[in-house]
Amino acid sequence: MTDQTITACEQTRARLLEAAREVFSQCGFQGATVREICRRADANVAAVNYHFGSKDGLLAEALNFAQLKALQTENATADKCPEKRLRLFVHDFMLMLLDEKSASRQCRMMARELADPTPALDKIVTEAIAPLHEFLGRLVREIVGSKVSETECRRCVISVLGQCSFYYHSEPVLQRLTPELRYDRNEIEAIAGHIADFSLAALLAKRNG
Amino acid sequence: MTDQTITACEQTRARLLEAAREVFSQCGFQGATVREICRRADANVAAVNYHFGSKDGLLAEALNFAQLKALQTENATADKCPEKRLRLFVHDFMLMLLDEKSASRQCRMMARELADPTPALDKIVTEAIAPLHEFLGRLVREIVGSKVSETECRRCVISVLGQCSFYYHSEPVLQRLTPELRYDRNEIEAIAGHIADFSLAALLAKRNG
Amino acid sequence: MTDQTITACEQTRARLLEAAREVFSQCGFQGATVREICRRADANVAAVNYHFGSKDGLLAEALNFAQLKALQTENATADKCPEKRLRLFVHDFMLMLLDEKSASRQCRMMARELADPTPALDKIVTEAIAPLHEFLGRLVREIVGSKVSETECRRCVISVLGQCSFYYHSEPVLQRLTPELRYDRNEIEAIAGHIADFSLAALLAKRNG
Amino acid sequence: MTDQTITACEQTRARLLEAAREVFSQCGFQGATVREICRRADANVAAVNYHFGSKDGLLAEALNFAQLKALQTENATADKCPEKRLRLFVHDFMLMLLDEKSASRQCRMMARELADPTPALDKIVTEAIAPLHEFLGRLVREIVGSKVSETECRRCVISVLGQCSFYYHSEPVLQRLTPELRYDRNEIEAIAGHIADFSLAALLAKRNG
DNA sequence: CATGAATGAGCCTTCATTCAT
DNA sequence: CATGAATGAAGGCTCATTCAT
Repeated sequence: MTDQTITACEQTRARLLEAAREVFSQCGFQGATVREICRRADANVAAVNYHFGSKDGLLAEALNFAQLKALQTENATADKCPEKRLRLFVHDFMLMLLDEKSASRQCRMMARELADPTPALDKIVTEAIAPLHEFLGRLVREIVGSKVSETECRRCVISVLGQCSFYYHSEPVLQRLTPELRYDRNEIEAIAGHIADFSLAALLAKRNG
Repeated sequence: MTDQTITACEQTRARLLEAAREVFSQCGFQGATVREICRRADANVAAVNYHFGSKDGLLAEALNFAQLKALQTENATADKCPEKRLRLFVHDFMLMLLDEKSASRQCRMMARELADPTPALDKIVTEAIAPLHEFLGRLVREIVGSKVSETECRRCVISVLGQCSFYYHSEPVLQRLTPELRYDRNEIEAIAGHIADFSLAALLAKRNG
Repeated sequence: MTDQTITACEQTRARLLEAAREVFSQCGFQGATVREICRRADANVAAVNYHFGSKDGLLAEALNFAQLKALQTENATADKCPEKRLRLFVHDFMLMLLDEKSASRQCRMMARELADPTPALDKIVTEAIAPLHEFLGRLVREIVGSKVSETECRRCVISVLGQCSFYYHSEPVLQRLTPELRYDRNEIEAIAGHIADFSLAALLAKRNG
Repeated sequence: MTDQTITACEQTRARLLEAAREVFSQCGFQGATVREICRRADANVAAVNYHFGSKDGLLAEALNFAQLKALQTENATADKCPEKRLRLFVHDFMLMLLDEKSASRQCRMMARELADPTPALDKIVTEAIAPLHEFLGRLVREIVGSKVSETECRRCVISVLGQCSFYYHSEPVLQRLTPELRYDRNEIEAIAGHIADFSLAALLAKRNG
C-alpha cells in the first residue's frame, strides 16, 4: 500500500513534469497556466504546488537536459573529423529542436524561455547552455585552428547556434512567410544540411584566412 | 490654444508610445501591463484605451518600422557592390537592434514578440519582416549568383538574420555567459563585422561552389 | 452670431434628445451609454453633461409624453361610443408602441424603463402613467357602467394595458417564439383588433354580469 | 469528511444561487454585479467564476423552472373542466410571481430579464416560455373550441400572460399609483380572480362568437 | 497524503464624469 | 460657450496560491 501510494504519487509527479514540458514549450512560462498543466496531467489544481512548491519550482524540475548532453557526448566520442562532427551536431540539434516526433520536447523549453527570462534562466545557462557553448567552442576550435582568437571563436559558436535557434523560435513568423513550410524529417535534415554547409564554409575560410 | 491642446494630446500619445515600447520590449506583450505602461507615461489607466482602443491597438501603433525601412532604402540606393552592401546592412541592423542609444528601441519589440505571437504578428510580418526578407533575398541573390536555388537563397537570408537576432533576443543568456559583455558601439561593430565576414565567406563559397 | 450660436446650441440639444430617445428605447437606461448617444447626435462626449447635467438629467428631459397626451385628447373628444373609443385607443396606443415608423419612439422609453426603475420613474408615473390610467379608467367606467367597483375598474384598466405592453416589452421573446413575426402596420392593427375584441368582450360581460 | 466537504461546497453554491436570484431579480442582469452577489453570499469575488464559469453561467443555473413546470403538470392532470383549470393556472401563476413568501422568487427573474435580452434568453425561452405558451395554447383551445384560428389562439394566450406579468414587472409603477397596494395572499387571489374572470369572459365570447 | 474549494491580487476594459483650454 | 482629453471607480474575469479536510 505504501509502495502503491508512492508509486501513484511518483506517477503524478511524472505526468505533471511531462505535461509541464508540453505546455511550457507551447506557451512559454508566462503563457502557461498551472490549471492547464494539471488538466493535461489529470491531476488536481493544487498538485503543482504540492509537488513542486510553485510554478517556478515546476519549471526548474521540468528542465531536463539529458538529451542535449547525450547529443554532445555521442558527438564528442564519434570517430570522425571535426567537420563531420559539426555537421552531425547541427543535424541532431535541429532534430531535437524541430521534430515534433522527437521524444524530447523537453529541451525546446530552453529556447522558448530565453526570450522571457525567469528565475530558472540561471539554471538553464549553468547546466545546459554554458556547457553547450563550451562544447561547440572546442569543436569550432578544432576546425578553425589556433590562429583565430578566442573571442572570434565564441562568435562563431553564436553564429552556428543563432542559425539553428532562429528556425525554432521564429517558427510562427517563418510559417507566415512560407505557409507551405512543414518541419517534417526531410525538411529538417535539409535545413540542417544548409546550416552545416553555410557554417563550415565560413569556418574553413577563417582557418585559411 | 488649439495648438497647445493638440500638442498636449500628442505629447500624451507620444509618452504612451514610448513607454509601451519600453515595457513591451522588456516584458513582451503578455508580460506587459497597461497599468505599468500608463504609470511610466504618467497617464491614467484609461488613457491607453482612450487613445488606442486597446492594448492590441497600442502595440499596433507602437510598432514603427520607419527606421527599418529607411535602413533598407539607404542600403538599396548605396553605390556599392553587393558584398559591401550586405556588410553595411548587418552593421546598420545590429546598431538598430543593440545600441541602447539608438533612437529606435522601436524595432526591438519586433524580435521580442516573435516568440509570443499576438494578433499584431500578422501586421509585423506583412509590414516589416516579409519586406525585409525580400530585400535581403535580392541582396543575397546578387552575391551568390543565379546557380543557387530560391529555397537555398531563402535559407541564406535566414542564416544572416538568425545570427543577428540571436544577439538581441538571447542577450540575457549571453550576458550570463560573458558577464563583461557590454553592447557599446565598438562591441556592436565588432559583432557586425564578424557576422558579415562569416556570412560573406559562406555566400561566396556558395557562388563558387 | 449670438443668434447663430444659440441656434447651434439648441440644435445640439435637440439632436441629443432625439438620439437619447432612440438609444434609451433600444437599450434601456442602464444599457444606454452617453458616448453612443453623443455619437448618434454627432456631439461631443461632454455634451450630455454640459446640456443636461447628467445622464439622469438627459433621461428626464428626453421623456416626452406629447403624443401619448395627444392620443388621449383626441380620443376623449372623438364623437364615438365608448366601445369604439376603446378600440380606437388600443389601435393608436399599439401603433405608438410598436410601429417603427412612428414618429414617437419617444414614449416607448416609458415602457422600457418600467422594468428598471430610475430616478425618472416618478416623473413618468406622475406625468404620463397616472393620467393614462385615469383616462382609461373613465373610459372603462363608461363601458362597464356603475355597478362595477372602482377597484375592479382599475384592474380592468390594467388588463387592457397589460395586454398592450406585453407585445412591446416581450418583443424579443415573442420573436423567438414565432420567428416570422414582424410588427408591420397590418400585424399591429390585427393585434390591436384582437386586444380590443378580447377586452370589450370581457368588459361587456362585466357590465351585463 | 467527504460528505462535509460536499455539503460545504454545495452550501456555497446554494448561497450564491440564492443571492443571484435576489440581485438579478432586483437589478436585472446588467445591473447586477458579481461582487454584490458574492458579498451577499458571503463568498469570494472569484467564487462565481469558480462555480459557474461566468456571470452568464450563474444566471443560467439560477433560473429554475421547476415550480413553473410543476404548476403546469399539476394543472394538466387536474380532473377539472378547462375553464376551472384556466382559473387554477392563473391563481397558481400569480402566487408564484407575486407572493414574497413563495419559495421561488426564482421564476420572477424570468420576467425581469425579458426586457434586457441576454445570452440566457434563449435558454429561458426554450425551456420555460415556449412550453408555457404551448401549455396555455392547449388550454385555451379547449375553451374556445376549434372555430378559432391558431393565430388568434396564440393572441389569447398572450392576452392572459400579458395581464399576469404586468402585475409583476410593473410593480414599481403600480405601487406608485396606489401606494396602499400590498401583494398579500388575499390581494393576489383577488387579482387572479379578476384576470381569470376577464379572460374567461373574453374566451367564451370567442367560442360563442 | 492529496484534494477540491476558496482566495485576493491583478488583468483589460468600460463608463459617466470633470477639467483645462 | 463648447470641446477633446483625461480621470478614477468599477466592471467581469483569470490566475497562482492556500487551506480545511
